[in-house]
Amino acid sequence: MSTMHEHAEEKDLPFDVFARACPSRVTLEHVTGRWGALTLGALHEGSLRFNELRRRVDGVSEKMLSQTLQALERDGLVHREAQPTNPPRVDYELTPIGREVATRLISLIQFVEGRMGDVLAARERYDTTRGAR
Amino acid sequence: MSTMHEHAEEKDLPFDVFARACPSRVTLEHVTGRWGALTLGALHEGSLRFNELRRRVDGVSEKMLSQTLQALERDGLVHREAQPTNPPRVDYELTPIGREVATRLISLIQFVEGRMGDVLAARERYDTTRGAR
DNA sequence: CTGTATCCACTACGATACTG
DNA sequence: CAGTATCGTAGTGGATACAG
Repeated sequence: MSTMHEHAEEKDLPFDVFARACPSRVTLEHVTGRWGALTLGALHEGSLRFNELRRRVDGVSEKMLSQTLQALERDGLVHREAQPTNPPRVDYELTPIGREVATRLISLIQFVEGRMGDVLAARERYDTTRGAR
Repeated sequence: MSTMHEHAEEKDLPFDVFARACPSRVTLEHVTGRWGALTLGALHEGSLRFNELRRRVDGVSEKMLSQTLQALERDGLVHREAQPTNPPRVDYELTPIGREVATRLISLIQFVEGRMGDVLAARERYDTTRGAR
């Protein structure tokens, strides 16, 4: 192994999210961010228009959805298809890379959803045993 | 299929992150949050002490690491083992559920790291074609 | 319909100092 | 070492109005 760090099975990739200045950390934040994760998750089911997304991602504001989509498009994870019609129609869909990211995200999301019973139980235990804190 | 929504392969789970008020969304945010994801990722390599984590998760402040760990412990994803010695020694490690979450997170992180070349290229293209914007 | 622009509240976060 | 407490700031994010 030609690596100089002490962490076990680590590839010698040029990008490391654990490093403060690594650009991959920024992209990871776009992907896992509050609205990024839900947006990618929604688009995993298929192409959607702006307001369809807005309804699907319950609670997102126009501004944040717009910002989120721009960041994801810039990172090459989402493709924006604008039709020059009137009224305008814009469809968003995942790129091939975006689809792979979304697949992994969905796996995480569904696992968390499936274990919420345990999580809620753990919280009760925590709050009870530690009382007021 | 006994489902009444229009989304394809969806299980009839009681929890749905896409719903604004669902507690699973809060947990997902703990997990995918800026420091939550990196903390779980670091712990996936093995048990770590507070300051070891602090060094591994480059850039995290004491305060944020402390908050992050408390949230993850409360959700039952991280176990905190405090030794009543002097000086104190506290080890953090993943719970079984935490380990499964971290595995999925790692898969996402490594994929993103591996595709940063494409991401960076996509950004260049975006910034060039849209010029100043 | 698909956004952008503006304003404002809140809170997440970092720096620092301090405690057990 | 392992945190907690306090404070100040910068940015997140919502509401609203408006533009193409």
